[in-house]
Amino acid sequence: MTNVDTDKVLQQAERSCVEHGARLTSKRKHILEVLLNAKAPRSAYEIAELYRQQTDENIPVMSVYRMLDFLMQNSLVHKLASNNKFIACAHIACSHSHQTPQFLICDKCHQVREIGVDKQLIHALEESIEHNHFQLNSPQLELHGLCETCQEQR
Amino acid sequence: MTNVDTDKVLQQAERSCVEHGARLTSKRKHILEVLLNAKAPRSAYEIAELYRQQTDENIPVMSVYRMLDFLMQNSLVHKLASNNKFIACAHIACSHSHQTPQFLICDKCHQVREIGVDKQLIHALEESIEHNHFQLNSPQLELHGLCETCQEQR
DNA sequence: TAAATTATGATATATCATATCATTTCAATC
DNA sequence: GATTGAAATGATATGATATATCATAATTTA
Repeated sequence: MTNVDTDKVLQQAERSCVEHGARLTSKRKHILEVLLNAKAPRSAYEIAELYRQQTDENIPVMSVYRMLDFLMQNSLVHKLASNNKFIACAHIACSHSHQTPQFLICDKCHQVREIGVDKQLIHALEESIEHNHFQLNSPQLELHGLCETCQEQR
Repeated sequence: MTNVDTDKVLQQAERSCVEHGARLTSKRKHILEVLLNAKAPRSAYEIAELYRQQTDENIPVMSVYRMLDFLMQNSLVHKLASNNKFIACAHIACSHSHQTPQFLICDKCHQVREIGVDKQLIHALEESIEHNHFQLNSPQLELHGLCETCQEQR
């Protein structure tokens, strides 16, 4: 799981964009790269700053937001609603099709794990919700707590 | 479910605060009242404005944030992380102890239903998460979609 | 009533996000 | 390869959400 080769992920992202007729420009790619290198979710402003550091090139925050929108539309990046930060999809290089992401967010070290919750479980959740006559958009779950490492440090 | 008597809820809130040695001041109570009267979640700034309209008295947004913090600590108000808005707890007047809230948020009319998801389901979700060696804080779920009314209007 | 605690006010500023119009880049067609 | 239309990016302004900090007022407790 750890230390996935960034280049491979970027190549796969490129392939996936070509397939869908989307243009992964070099700036968009750099934004994705920044997020792949980051150890925790980043805000748009943080991303702009990291971009500057890593490329010696200035980038307007406006552009960052637009590029993040593009990356999200292409399932390469997710936004965490609960802290207004962005994270690279953990499954870019996986072969299987992307399902709705579920996130475990550590409130101490801020690292995030993107997990696959049991499909049956999600399905049951959806059923329970349809009982309330509610039509679900996408059941992205964001769950806050403590990761393994931070639990041990107590 | 609809048209719960606001006064009764406020009385129950008062009782609950007394029990816990918390001071439900008149301003805090008014803030809660504003949210009880609102038909959808409101931002702190909206709450300040509604407060002005309903009491003919000015209130600094800073104070609103603090009062919301108080109300949240006492489980009288919840914050929706996915849209940065606040909502009165739907179960203030219920006898049963408060469990982790789950929200169905309509992306069209913005109304919110606070539901009780099946306990077993939540439990299963928690188990699945512990498999990932993650220690959950509180599994508040925010699910976006379309409510019954808005589905029909399509 | 004095002192301590808690609540609220006032001001400034940080942080997150969108609207809008201008400019540049890219890609298709001639 | 120049022309042109579409897409991407830049620049500027501003709105929306949130926190830090110090001052003042209200309430509780001794």
